[in-house]
Amino acid sequence: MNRVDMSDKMLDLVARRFRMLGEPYRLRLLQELESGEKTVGDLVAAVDGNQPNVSKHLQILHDGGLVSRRRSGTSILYGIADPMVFKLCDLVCRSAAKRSQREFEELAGVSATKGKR
Amino acid sequence: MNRVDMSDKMLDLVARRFRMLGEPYRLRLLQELESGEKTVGDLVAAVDGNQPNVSKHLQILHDGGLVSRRRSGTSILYGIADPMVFKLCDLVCRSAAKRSQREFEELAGVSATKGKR
DNA sequence: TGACTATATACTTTTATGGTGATATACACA
DNA sequence: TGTGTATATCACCATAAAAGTATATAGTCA
Repeated sequence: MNRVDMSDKMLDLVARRFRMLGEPYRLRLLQELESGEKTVGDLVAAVDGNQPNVSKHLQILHDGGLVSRRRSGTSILYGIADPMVFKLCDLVCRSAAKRSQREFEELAGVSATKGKR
Repeated sequence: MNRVDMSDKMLDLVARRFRMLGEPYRLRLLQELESGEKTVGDLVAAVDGNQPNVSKHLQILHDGGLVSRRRSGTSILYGIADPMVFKLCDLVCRSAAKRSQREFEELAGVSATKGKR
């Protein structure tokens, strides 16, 4: 199967998943969950947000299959359902760091190509 | 350095990069570039879009450091600057596929838990 | 230098997304 | 069954992002 033939539907799906991660608030929630399951209340306190907003973002993450949800007593525990997200973040972080370094070196003026622009 | 301490600025940066990939049109362009450098015109033809829109998306990808740009004769050649994107896409595709399978199995009714909901 | 071609930008309209306050639901427990 | 608490949803507004049209720029080549 050729990647060029990846259907529009598939592209949409992949794009949707990326967009799910393209929101600092949601990354923050995932980060909080990395250390273990937490209730909505815990998360509201941790990220200093309001409850409806946290619930909404959790809902989005849950729809996307990134977090799990289960009841425990009177509250709901959310957890990481797909640890892949952290691998993704690591990749992105590394690549971003590499890029920053490259830019820095250019600014600092690698002697041989100084003034090339 | 603890990941929980990842600064808001860093989260923003990472989120921005994910958002950059959260657009089917841009994924499509990257896909086209995977097989080698292409001019804007080539890409316009390939994705059946209009030129300003393609240029705009290429600009975004270039700003984000995902594609390279160089002049060749009268046109501009774009290429993949950071092959990491394909690794990311593969990860996402795999995870999405895994999830679909899980959902399918649930629908098909794993006998032991049939009718649990 | 002047005309032509390829690409970029500006501007406008439309659509998607996020935040917030009010309210509904769902469950535990008396 | 009634009450209280935790979470989800609704409805609205504000903002951001994408598409599309018209126009500008920049570079090539005669």
